Amino acid sequence: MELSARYTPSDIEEKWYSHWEKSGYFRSVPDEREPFSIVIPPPNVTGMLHMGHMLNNTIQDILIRKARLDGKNACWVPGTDHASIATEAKVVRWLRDEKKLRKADLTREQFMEYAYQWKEKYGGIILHQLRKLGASCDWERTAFTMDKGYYEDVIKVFVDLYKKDKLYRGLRMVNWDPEAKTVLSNEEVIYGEENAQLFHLHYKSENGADGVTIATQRPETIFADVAIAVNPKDPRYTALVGKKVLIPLINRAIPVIADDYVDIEFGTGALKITPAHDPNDYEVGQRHKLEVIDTIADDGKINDKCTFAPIVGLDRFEARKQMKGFLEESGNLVKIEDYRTNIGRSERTNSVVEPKLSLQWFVKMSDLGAPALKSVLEEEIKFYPPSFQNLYRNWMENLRDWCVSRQLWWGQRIPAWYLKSEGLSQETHVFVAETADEALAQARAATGNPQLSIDDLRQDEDVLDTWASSWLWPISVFDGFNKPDGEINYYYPTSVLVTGWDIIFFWVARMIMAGYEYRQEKPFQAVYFTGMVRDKLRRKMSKSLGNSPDALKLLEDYGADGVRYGLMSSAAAGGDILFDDKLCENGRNFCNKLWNALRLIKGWNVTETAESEEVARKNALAVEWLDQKFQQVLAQMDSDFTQFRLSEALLGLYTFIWDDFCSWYLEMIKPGYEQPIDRETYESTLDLFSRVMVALHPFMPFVTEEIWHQLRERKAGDDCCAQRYPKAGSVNEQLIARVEAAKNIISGVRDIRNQNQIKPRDPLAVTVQDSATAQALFAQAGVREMVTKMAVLESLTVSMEEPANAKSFISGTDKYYVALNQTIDVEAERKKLTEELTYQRGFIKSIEAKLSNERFVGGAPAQVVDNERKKLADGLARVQILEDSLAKLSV
RNA sequence: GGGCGCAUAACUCAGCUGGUUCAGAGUGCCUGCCUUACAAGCAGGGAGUCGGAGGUUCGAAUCCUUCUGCGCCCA
Repeated sequence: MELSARYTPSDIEEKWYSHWEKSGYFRSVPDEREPFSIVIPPPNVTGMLHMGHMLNNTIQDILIRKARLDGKNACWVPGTDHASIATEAKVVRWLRDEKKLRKADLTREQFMEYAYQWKEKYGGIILHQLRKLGASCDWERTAFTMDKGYYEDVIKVFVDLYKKDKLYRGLRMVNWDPEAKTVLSNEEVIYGEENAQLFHLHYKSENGADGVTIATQRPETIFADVAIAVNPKDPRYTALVGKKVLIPLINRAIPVIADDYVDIEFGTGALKITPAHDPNDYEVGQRHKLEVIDTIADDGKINDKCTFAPIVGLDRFEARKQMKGFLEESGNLVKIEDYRTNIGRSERTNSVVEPKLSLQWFVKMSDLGAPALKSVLEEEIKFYPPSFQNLYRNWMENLRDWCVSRQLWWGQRIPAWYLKSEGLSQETHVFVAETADEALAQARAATGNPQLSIDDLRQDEDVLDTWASSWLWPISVFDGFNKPDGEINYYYPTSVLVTGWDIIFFWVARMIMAGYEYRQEKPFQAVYFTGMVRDKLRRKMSKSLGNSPDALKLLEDYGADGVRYGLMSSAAAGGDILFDDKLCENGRNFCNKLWNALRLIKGWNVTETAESEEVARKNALAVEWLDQKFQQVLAQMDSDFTQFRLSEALLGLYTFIWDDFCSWYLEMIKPGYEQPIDRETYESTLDLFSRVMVALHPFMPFVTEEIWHQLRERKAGDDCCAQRYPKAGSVNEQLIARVEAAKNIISGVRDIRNQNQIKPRDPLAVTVQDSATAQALFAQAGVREMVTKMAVLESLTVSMEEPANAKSFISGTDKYYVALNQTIDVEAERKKLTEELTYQRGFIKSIEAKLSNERFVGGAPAQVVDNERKKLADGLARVQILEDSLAKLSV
């Protein structure tokens, strides 16, 4: 079959992926082999493949495929999370647009039914996209955080934590998203500098004296004020402390209190205290036992707790605008200044987050955090790169309780029931149980009323934070809660987690906590943190900027292997990638290079014996050399893989394939035009190429599989992805050095060709000055033939004679003459030699200085000193050659 | 305000336990080649006081101190 001149990934990727899948290579069930397991960081079920996913999943696939080739039982569990906020928003929109339904008109049960319908239809597209990337997940294990079993695990854990007093319901200041009407965790709030205005407002004194001027950014909240606070050390206000002032427009009297929290420098040094609408104020309020007046409703509008009627019912921003007029009119507005301040916005809806006092469920972090911190600091769990330990420690040492309730429907509904008789938010009895029946039993016991029915109970309306389900991922996907002695014992702890550092708190830390809480064991041996994929201008890739390339288009344009190469080639662990299509182009070119090496080899005719002894010697040397170089690369590969230095590993293979294999080896053994190659060399080459394909397979699975099959007829099941990874053997350094010396000579000749504009195919006569080292080198089988062929020589002579009209170069400590059919420019030659001599003398001088330093000779390791001595001897030999040459020129 | 990290060629970055196998890679640039596998290619080339200043050491891109400039996390 004729092979096309270019590698076309689209022809083969689909074919191989379905072949692998059909052959069951990705399937894992526990057996006697060593397990190697990875759980995918579950992408959002609404998600579409983007650059971050491709980077992250390429890394996981490399690790999994490598483990599989190493003979381990590799298990990569795929799945998605239900992403409550994002998905609920999508479902609501879908219902509105396609079903003409409003969420408000549906019951919770109806809504959930639609939501699951939506998920079945549109969710998890990303899992199909991952296949295009080559991801070798065990698809039969595909998990989802809202699957029945998973749902039950989450509920079970909630109840368990509650029983262990590690979870509680409390009134706390939370981040409220007035648009999504839900609470957000601290991590879901994005702070950024924005323009704002600082209103200086004057509060008159109750007794008609001077009063006080405060600065606030939120004049619409003054009706929720309960005090004015000043710093106790602030002399300006000492007289006022303990007195009362009047809130503008409504003239409600509030006390002036002293509290260290107040910054003397900021604004006027006096601060209005509004506990319902500011977390710091809330704490001040608590300290001073002040009441809480909440004047903002869940939707961000001013409610009727606000006693200033004109703004009731207005949105908080509209109210603020109008307050300016009211305050001006009343004469309380002293001035307005513009300033920059940090404003928190919802990650999901971008609306300004409202600090809000609210009854929510919290997980107590103190007990859970301790073992999780310890395991990382003691490297029980290893971080790559290790510097992320610091970030982790920083967060873990400042843990705050985790608010896990969300005011949504799409998610695990909180298994807490209240007595209807107690009214909303007035509950004194809370019954937490896995089922309504159990809750009822508890309620009957607690109230002493056996007549109580399920209708007397009301289940909490809220659902759990998505992270409160995904933190159980490494346990739940192996059914570790239901069957704690089942296959989870085989796969857990998983081998490595690959994730972006941006979710180290959201997810990584919490999985570690859950691991110790529920398995008394870490969830993974190691965490590999990927960097963020950014654009050329270093901006994070985002939909709103439109700077993110279309992932599927990239895969189409460059092939999965090309994209994988592009992403990996510049992705040191933890380091950001400045993405550029150019990177994928390199990958595509690399595939093409491999492809063409294949075409070259497949085009050869094979004879049983080499055309001559010389050719046989040359080829034997080449084969052995490449084999040795490959051993070196494999050894490096081992060490790179243990340290998760994946880009280095890939680069090592790339250089080996492109330079050693293609540029040197194939040229060395390439037969002349229409000449055949001997079978021995041919077979060795096919074997080597095949082994190299296996070595590269984890990084670039498609092209390697294709070439593997093009190289030889393979039996069914003899696939590249199912081989054993080549093992590094011992390395014959001498043989490598021998060929390196030959390559050096070849480069020297090529250099002279280039400088003198001699055509690459014009044969040249080369003479090497007779010496012990030259004799020794060319006495080695195949060296002479290799140099002759590669440098395109008509003759290679060892002699003391110096040819006329020759240019020279030094290789090692030997001098080579290249005969030219042109007159030598003596002056130019002299200049060149003199420059070289100056450099070599300087080189020698620096080494002599070292060696004459007793402290160096005495203090440095013997090996280092010996090396210096060797360098000195070589340098002296070179100086000798150069001096001789100069002397001869002068004649 | 508290903490962490980075600064190496024009660009993006490697450089592990200090020692010319340490000043490297890729891209870009320059020169010459459509050489019968590959122009998505081949053979070559130039390019960096390793952010500044001190120090430790026989020896520093590498360790320490400090300054400058960036970035990030937390408050």
